[in-house]
Amino acid sequence: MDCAEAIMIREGMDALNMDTLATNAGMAKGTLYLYFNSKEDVIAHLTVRARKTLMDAFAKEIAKHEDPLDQIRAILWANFNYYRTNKLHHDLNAFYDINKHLDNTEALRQMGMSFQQFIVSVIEKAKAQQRIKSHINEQELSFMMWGMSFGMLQLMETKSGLMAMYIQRENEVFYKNFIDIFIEGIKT
Amino acid sequence: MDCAEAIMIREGMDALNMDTLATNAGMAKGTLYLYFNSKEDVIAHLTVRARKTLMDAFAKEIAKHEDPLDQIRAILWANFNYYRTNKLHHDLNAFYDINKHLDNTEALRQMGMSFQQFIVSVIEKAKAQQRIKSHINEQELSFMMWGMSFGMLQLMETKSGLMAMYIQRENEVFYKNFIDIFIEGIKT
Amino acid sequence: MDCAEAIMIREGMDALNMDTLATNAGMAKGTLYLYFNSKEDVIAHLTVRARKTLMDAFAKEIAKHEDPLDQIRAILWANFNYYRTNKLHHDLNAFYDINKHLDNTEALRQMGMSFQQFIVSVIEKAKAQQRIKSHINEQELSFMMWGMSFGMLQLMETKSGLMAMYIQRENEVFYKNFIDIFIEGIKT
Amino acid sequence: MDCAEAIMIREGMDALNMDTLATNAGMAKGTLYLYFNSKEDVIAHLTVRARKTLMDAFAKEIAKHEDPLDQIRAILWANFNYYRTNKLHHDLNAFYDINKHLDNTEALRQMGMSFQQFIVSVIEKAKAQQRIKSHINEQELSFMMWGMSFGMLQLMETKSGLMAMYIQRENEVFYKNFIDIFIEGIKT
DNA sequence: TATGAATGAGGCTTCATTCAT
DNA sequence: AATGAATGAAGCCTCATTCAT
Repeated sequence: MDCAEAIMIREGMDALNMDTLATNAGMAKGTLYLYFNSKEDVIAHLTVRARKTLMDAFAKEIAKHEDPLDQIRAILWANFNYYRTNKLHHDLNAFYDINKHLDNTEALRQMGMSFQQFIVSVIEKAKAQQRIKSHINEQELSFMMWGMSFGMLQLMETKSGLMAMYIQRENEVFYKNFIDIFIEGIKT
Repeated sequence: MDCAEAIMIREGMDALNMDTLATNAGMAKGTLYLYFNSKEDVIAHLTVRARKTLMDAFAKEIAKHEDPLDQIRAILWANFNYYRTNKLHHDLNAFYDINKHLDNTEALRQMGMSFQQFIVSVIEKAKAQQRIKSHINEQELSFMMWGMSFGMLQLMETKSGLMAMYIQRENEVFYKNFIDIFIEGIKT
Repeated sequence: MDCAEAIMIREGMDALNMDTLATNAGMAKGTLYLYFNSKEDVIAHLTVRARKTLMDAFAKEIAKHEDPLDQIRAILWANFNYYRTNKLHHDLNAFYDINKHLDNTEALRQMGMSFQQFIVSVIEKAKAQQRIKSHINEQELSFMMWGMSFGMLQLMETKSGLMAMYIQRENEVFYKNFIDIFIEGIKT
Repeated sequence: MDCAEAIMIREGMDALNMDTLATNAGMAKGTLYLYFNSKEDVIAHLTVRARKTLMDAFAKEIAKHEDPLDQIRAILWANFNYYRTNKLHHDLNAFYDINKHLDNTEALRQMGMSFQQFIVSVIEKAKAQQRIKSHINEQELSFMMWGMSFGMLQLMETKSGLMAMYIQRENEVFYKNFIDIFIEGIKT
C-alpha cells in the first residue's frame, strides 16, 4: 500500500497499474492478488487509510480548542491543511466514490459513519452551548461542512488557473474568507 | 454529440468510447474523426455545450427576480435544478477539469470567464445596494458560490446512501438549508 | 506536384498523405483523384520529375568538361551535389524502387534507360580515348557508378552519426576520396 | 523473432504487423509486448541479430585467407553472399536506419562500432604490409567498403530488370568486376 | 470537372486478471 | 505462500479511396 501511494503521488492517481505496483513493491503480480482481490480493492484500502489519516488530523486539531465554534473552524482548516500536505489522500477521499464502478466496501461505509458521528458531536456541543442557530440540524450541518469544504478545495485545484486571473490573494486567504462566511451563517 | 450524451447518460461518463459512439451515431468510426480530433475533443465539446446550457439556465432564473439577494439564491437554485435535470451536464461541468490530461481548450476557458463575469455582475449589484457585507470581495464570492454549490451537489450524489441514514428530509430541503446558511453568512 | 514536394521536403517522405496534399494544393481530395490514380501514382510522377532534374544536372556538369575522365568525375560530383541540394529528390530516386508494392511505371522505365544511355555514352568516349581500362564493360560501369554513388550518399545520410565518431573530415572530402579511388580503379 | 523473420521473408519487410506476428507466433498479442516494447523494438532486435549474423559471416570468410587484400575481397564477397542467402537480413542492415523514426538503440550502435573496428583492423594490416596505398585513411575506407557494397547490392535488387536489358552476365560476375575495380583503386 | 463527406479496414498499445507450477 | 508468463478484450487513431451530388 505504501508503494501504491508512492506511485500515485509521484505519477498521478491514474498512473497506478498492477504491473508497476508489483514491480515497485518487489513482488510478483500474482502475489498482489493474494492480498488484494482486485485493483479496485487496492484503491479501496488506500481510501480507507486516507480517511483514517484525515480523521486523526481532525481529532488532533479539535483537541487544540475549547470553544466549539473554534473547533468547527479547526475541522475546516484541518481539511484544508490535509489537502495541502496530502493531495493524494484528499483526492482519494474526494473522488473515490465518484467512480461508480467502485463498490462501497463495508470498511468504507464504517469510516464514513465514524466521520459523521465525530463531526456531529462537535456540532452538538456548539448547539448545546447556543453558539450556533438552534434551528440548524446537526446531521445536516455535518454533511454541509463536508460538502462545502471539499467543493472549495476542488475548486482551488481545478480552477486555480481561472481564479488566478481574478483573485490575487493566496488560496489560504480565500479559504479563510469562506470559513468566515460559513461561521457567520451558522452562529447565533 | 447528442449520441455521445445519450450514451453517457445511459451508461455513465466513462462508458463513452469511440466505437460505441460511432455505432450509435450510425456512422463509421473514421467519420467521427472528421468532426472531432480525438475522444478528448468530443468531451470538450460536450462540456462547452453543458456550460452554455447551465449559463442559460442561470440567466433565465435570475431574470425572474429583482432583488439581488434573490438573484443569488436563484443562481444557486438554478445549479441545483440543473443538476437534477441534467446530471450528465453537471458531471461534465464538475469533473471535466479533474482529468488532468484533458487540455483546457480555448472555448472552455472563454466559457469559464463568461460564467465568472456573469455571476460577479449580480454580486456587484448586491454590494451596490448594500445587501451583502461590504468587505466581501465579489470575485471571491463568485468562486465560492461555484465551489460550495458543486460541493453540495457532489455530496448529495456520492454520499446519498450515507446521508439517508441520518437525514430524513428531501435533498431539496437540505439544499435549501445550505442556501439559507450561505445567504445568512453574506447578507448585511 | 509542387505541393507534394513541398510537404515531403518540409515533413519527410512519409508525411505525405492525401488529406494534407489536397488541403495544401487548395483542392478537394476527390479532385486529386482526377489527376492521379493513387497516392502511388503521385509518388511515381514525383520520382520521374526528380530523375529528369538529376539528368539535367548531369548534362550541365558534363558540358563543363572536355576530358572524359573529368566528365565521369563530374557525373559523380553532380550526384553528390544533387543530393546536397535536393535531398528529397535523391531519396525519391534512391528509395522509390525499394518499395516493392510500387509498380514501375513505363515513364520511370524510360527515364532509367535514358540515364543509362547517357552515362554509357560518356564512358564509351573515355574508352575510345583509352582513358579507362579496355576490359571494362561500359554498360556495367555505368550501373556501378550509379550503385556506388548512391551507396555512398546513403551511407553518409544514415551513418552520419557513426561516421562522425571516426572521421573528422567533411563529407565532401570523404566523397572526393571515394571518387579518387574509383577513378584510380578504372583509369589506364 | 524467428516468426517475425519468416513473415518478413514471406511477405516483405513492411508486411510485419503485430497481429500477424502474434498469430504466427502462436501467442496472444499482449504476450508479444512482454518481450518487445513496441513494433519498433521487434525490428531493432531483428536488425541486431542480422548484423551479428553478418559479422560472423565476415569473420568466417576472412579466416580463410592470409593476404590482407584477399581478406578485403573476402569481406566484400561475404556481403554479397550474405545478401544472396539472407536477403531479409541484408534489407534490415541496409534499410533499418533509413526509417528516421526508428531510434538507434544502444545495441545497434554497439554493433555498428564493432563492424567498423573489425573491418578497420583488416585494412590496417593491409596498410602495414603496404598492400594498399599509404595515403588512404583506414577509417574512411572501411565506411566506403560498406557504402559501395551496399549500394551495389541495392542496385542489383532494385534495378535488376533494367540491368538485364544491358548486361547479360550473371550478377556474380558483375559484382566481381566491381570488386576488381575497387581493389585496383586501393592497391599499391 | 470538382467536391468533400463518408468509409472501414488496418494498425498499435495497455492492463487487469488468471493459472499452472 | 509466491511466481510471472500468458491472455485477450478493449480502446484509440489513421488514411487511401469512393461516390453521390
